Amino acid sequence: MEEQKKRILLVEDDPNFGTVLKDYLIMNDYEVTHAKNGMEGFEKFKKDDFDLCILDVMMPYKDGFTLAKEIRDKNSDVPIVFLTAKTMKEDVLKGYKVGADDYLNKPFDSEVLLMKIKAIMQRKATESISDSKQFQFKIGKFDLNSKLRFLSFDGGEPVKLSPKENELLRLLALHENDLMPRELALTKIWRDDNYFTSRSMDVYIAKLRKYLKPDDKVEILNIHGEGFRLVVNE
Amino acid sequence: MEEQKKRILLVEDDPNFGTVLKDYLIMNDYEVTHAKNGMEGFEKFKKDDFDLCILDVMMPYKDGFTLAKEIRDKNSDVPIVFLTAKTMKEDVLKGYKVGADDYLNKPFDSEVLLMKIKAIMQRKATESISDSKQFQFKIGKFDLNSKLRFLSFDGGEPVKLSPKENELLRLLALHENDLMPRELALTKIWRDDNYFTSRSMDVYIAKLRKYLKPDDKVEILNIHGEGFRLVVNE
DNA sequence: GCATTTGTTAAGGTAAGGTTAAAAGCTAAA
DNA sequence: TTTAGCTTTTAACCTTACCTTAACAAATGC
Repeated sequence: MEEQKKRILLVEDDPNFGTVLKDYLIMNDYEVTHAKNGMEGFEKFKKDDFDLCILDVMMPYKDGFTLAKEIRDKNSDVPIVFLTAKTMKEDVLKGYKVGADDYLNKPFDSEVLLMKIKAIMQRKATESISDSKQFQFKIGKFDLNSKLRFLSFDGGEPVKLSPKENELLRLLALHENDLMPRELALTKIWRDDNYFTSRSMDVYIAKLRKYLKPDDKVEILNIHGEGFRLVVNE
Repeated sequence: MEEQKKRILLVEDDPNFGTVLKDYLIMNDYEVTHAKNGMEGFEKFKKDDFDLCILDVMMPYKDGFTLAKEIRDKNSDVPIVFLTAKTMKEDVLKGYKVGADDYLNKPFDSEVLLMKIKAIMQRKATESISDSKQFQFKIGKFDLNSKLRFLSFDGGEPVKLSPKENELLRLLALHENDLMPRELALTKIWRDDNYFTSRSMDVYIAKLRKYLKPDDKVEILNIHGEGFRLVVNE
């Protein structure tokens, strides 16, 4: 069952330990981004969405706590796990104050780390149900419910959308009347940008056009070499 | 505004340590019930509502894990923290499997325990408002009493549901007409998310569909790759 | 005009879900 | 300890949903 892999941001300055840990996590089916210091960690955090952050406390320039605070500032939800030196009780307390979800004393057992990660992810899965993201769109006479993945015309029977159809239409709707760059959809939805994914996307555009046919005021226009534009006339 | 004190169930067989810990927690404004063994722990658990359970793993008659399982059986929500002997990695892993929220290696620092308790309470505070303590549901012409695990149609003879059937239907009912994510059911009910538990869940969906057949306005729809939706038409 | 990008349809492969039945686990009573 | 009666998991087989790829036509831009 191909579920979306969970993404972990690992910030650890020790290159040996960091690499090993990264590989271990990858082996266990996580998608890992490894930053070598606090600065880099924050940069990478801003660029992507992560399901979990693992931060080393002791790092040059910017320590784990400072980084954690910055992260909390941007996104108060993402779980944070600290790696602290053994016996540094102060670190543990400080960590919890910054809003850590858990911590691990170095050296730690890798299996225990895995279990913690799992437990934390499970917790978050529970909370984030009512995640009030944007999933309700009005597109001309259409209503898109991108959470339940259906599209209804003029209050009629809803049509079911596939995950890709849904995501793509949602992205277009978010940019209504504006350019939705090809690249954006490819990186956000397909998570890869090559000839084939690009063609695949074109196939989906064709499908969406078919769905949207009932309302002739709604159309998806192509901007050659740039992307697409969802237009609602009048 | 006088806030309600949080109630902790402490199950610890060592009388000295147990008493000291109890007093320490009371000093920090918790209401503590102290049980001296697993048996007594379960009895006290059944009698009261607790906000948190602290269980010693090593106990005569009934160890912490067994107790945890029984507790989970009755109430899948209450947070559980294990006290394990240092270096007993096996214990830690086992604990997480039973659905522990955290663990502490003995001897531990009392301040760290306090922080953990606080962190856990905070977490739970957010989620438990929504779904905890709801046991009575009307689903079309059906009545579900998830405390007694009864499902009755149109006021008729109730059918007895198994624990898993009951939990699953309850989760679906909590999200009536909305998406109930696969992941949610797997982590909340099965406490594990893998191919087999997922298939097991599908089997239960089939069972529930059979139970719900008498009312053709009630149905369980699948949202491919996301989860299920309990729909009540009209 | 020619290379490139896009439009569109259909085929094929893969994974998820529906369902039933058998196997494995449990628990409590004999 | 065995047995009976449940609950739960695993297995098997089949259907449906999804996504990619291929193929060819049409449009675009230099």
